[in-house]
Amino acid sequence: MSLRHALLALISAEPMTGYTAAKHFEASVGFTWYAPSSQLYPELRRLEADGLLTANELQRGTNAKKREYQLTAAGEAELRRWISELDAPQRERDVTRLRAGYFDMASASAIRDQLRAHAEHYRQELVGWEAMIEHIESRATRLIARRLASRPAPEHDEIVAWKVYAYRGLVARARMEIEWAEDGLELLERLRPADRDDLPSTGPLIDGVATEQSA
Amino acid sequence: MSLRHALLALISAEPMTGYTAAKHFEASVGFTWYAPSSQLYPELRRLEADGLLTANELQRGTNAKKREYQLTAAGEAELRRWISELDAPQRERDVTRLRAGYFDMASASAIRDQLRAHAEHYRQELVGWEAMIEHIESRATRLIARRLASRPAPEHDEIVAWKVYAYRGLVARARMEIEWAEDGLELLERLRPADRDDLPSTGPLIDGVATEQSA
DNA sequence: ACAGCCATGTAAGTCGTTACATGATTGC
DNA sequence: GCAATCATGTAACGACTTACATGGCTGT
Repeated sequence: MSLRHALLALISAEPMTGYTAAKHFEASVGFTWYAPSSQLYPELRRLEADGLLTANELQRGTNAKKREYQLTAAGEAELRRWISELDAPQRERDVTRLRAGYFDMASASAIRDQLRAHAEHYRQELVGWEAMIEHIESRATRLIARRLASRPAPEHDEIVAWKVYAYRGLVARARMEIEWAEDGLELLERLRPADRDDLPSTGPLIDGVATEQSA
Repeated sequence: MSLRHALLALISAEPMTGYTAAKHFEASVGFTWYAPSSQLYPELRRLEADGLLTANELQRGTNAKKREYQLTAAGEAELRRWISELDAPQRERDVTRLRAGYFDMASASAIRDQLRAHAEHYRQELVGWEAMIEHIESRATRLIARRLASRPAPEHDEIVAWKVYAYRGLVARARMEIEWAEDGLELLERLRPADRDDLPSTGPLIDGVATEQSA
């Protein structure tokens, strides 16, 4: 049940429509809690029905409307309650490590592809997360600015500090995953020294057929 | 859809009943993919219906039966296919970090409780995971022994190596989480130096009422 | 005889995924 | 006029959670 709290947290910065919430979601809470926009709209309705948000119907052009949501007092209370809540640790659900435990049944190239993709994925994420840290520290994004504006100045440093702390956690995880994948690639070299199907990446090559015929 | 593959992987070591599968699940694949036994029984039936497992009805005492499942050829093929499969990276779903981004709205004690519980949880897991590594390396557990027995000797080192590698990944994650939580506790000290509600743990104390009345 | 283990589930509900569906508005 | 973006969803399905339900077997 964290989706609703992610939304409450997001909207606590400023009122939003479902559409803008979806945009901002991707670029903030979405880093720690993924959700597609198709999940957001119904959840916003539910939050409204539960009295945690109120909606403001705004005219848009001549024939269209949009609903702008904002936190109610109950919504803010629920958000604060949830933030302070101590809940059960997350369940382990780690496909990559589950699979890695059985890599003896895979070809060297399949293992290599997976570990490289794993490392590459986290390298990308790392870039994004590190960029986020800088944006937050410089208080440059509109949303952070809006959030800070709604809170007394002495709190600003702390608000920023906790957000940076959360992102540093993601960065730490990314680095760990990259290292782990690289260790795996090394292990692969050690276990299957003969099986080097690496290709020098110097232009397009036709391959995959030759091996079957040369054997 | 990893539950079925976790089960196939588990049962590839030796034939099992639902009950023994559940026991072994907790102590092996369950470390990377949690599932309660109530989820296992129906899934085993489905795997059987899909031809990936076959069941053997065995007599048990005089009035009871049990079903022992084992991999079919199709089951082994599916397991191998899945192990080699490259799939989309996992979705981020990290409640702790989501919450941490909003710790400015929580009391020092709530933050402290959460970070301590987080560190403590991973300290416990760490112990279990490190113990698993030793058990696997010494090839002491019955299940590992059985698995190795069914495979040619030259493969044994590699089978062990990948399992150890998978668990090392868990260990790395645990260490990272512990460090992150400890960094958070330090940050808390820095941000709220006045707010030390730490209590010397020398017996039960009545508290929590005074604050409301003294205010 | 009784406890603790072995053994197998069901049922109801929530949460999340994927794909699809629709239409207005704004800026060029 | 057209494309990109703004805006709001539905529908069907599959995965996971939590609690409950039942009964035989084995060793003391």
